[in-house]
Amino acid sequence: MLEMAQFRDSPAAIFADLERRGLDRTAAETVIAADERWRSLIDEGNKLRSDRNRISREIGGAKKAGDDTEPLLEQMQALKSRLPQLEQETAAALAERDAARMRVPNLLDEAVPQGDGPGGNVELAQHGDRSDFGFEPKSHNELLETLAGADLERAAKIAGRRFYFLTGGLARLELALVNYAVELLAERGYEPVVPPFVMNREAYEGVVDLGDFEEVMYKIEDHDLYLIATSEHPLTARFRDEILEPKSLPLKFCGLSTNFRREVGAHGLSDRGIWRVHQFAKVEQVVICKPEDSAALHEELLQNAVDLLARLELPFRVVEMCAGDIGTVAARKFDLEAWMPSVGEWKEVVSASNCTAYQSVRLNMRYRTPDGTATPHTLNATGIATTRTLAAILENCQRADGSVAIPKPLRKWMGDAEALLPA
RNA sequence: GCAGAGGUCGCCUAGCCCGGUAUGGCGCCGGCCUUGAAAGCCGGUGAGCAUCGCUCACGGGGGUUCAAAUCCCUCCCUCUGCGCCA
Repeated sequence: MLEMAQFRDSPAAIFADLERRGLDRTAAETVIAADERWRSLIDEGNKLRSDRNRISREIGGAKKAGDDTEPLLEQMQALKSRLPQLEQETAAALAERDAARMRVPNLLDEAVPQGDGPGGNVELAQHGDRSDFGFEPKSHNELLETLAGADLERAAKIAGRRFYFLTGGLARLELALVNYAVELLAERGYEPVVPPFVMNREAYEGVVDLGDFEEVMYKIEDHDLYLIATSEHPLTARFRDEILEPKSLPLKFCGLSTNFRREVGAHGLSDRGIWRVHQFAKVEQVVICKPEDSAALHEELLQNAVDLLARLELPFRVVEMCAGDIGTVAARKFDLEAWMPSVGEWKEVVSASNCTAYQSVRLNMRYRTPDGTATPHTLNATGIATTRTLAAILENCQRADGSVAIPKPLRKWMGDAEALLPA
């Protein structure tokens, strides 16, 4: 959510940004109109309440002095008949303003490339080597079967499609990936945190696009609770309504959770296996910092993610999201896309976002400055998302005999095994 | 889950019984003093609208009242004890 000062002082910048995104400006216009209405109503209400308080004090004084209070009580009646109506209108104007404000996206960083969809994204770098297998590479889904690494049918029987049992070596490999990511990030100063896996609606509205409630999050029946879609959400919302001490910044966390996603409307051949699932473990990087530090820390988050994939020797590329594909919350976003040989495509495994003040404003999170308070920036990036990284390992590390080489940094958590063997 | 006690400004705290301008301390910021610092003294230190100033804010919501931190109802959270439990 943008600051009201931005709507009041520089609406042109907001309109220009919406233009870049190819979005219409009605929500922003509603914010500005409702805000003006709210301000004049609040002013009127304040004057009315001021009179009320004054007369109330006079009544107190008159009673003490033993004077007649009847004329004052009559004045009060006249005043009070107008207040409820006015207060209702004021609340309605504020509600309209802020509902519209929630729908206005973050302002884009100047560096964000133009573009109206995924085609406009810009490749910045490639890492690793795409193997020349010398045989027809299997899909990760086929490999899960030959390695007996997952049981999708029975998972569907008890929970539904897009759920899975990870079994044997794959289960251990998931834990290895989690340990590997936590170890690297902890060494680099990111405090590991296991958050609540559910959040209430009010807290959740601070960190996501409102459409996500219908498209992404599972709601717990009969409770005001939603399963988290990523640990970014509780980690960022954690300091909601708080004033942070500047010397504690930047806060650097490494979130550790299972994530739950409804994936409404998702479909497609390439989504088979464990690529797109309702539940997966993820080690997430989260940073809360001063605005002047966020660009550099965004680079740091990206570098951490690059190192994590590079040390696994996976082939991947770095892509910058364009204006038409970046989404509501981020001001700038990079994705890492792993090469998937079975389909011959780059596919998203990591996303690193600088959300600038957008989440902090919604969360009412500030930090202390010499003059008062200021709004911090929030950033997040994947460390390792287990299922997609597992899929990328399976496909890229497969060998002619059907075995899959275990990336060296993971072996110490796999009993020093060198490969996963066919069942 | 049951019972009791609590929730007041960044932190701590008075006020609540008995309704009438939110008390004091700590921390922080500024000033005075000082070679510099500490101590001491003075002032500032929640939010909104507004070019004096006004309004709102005592966990959230509602009610009673001319007037609510204070009285009533309700919900949330914390602590203590009991119960249940990996």
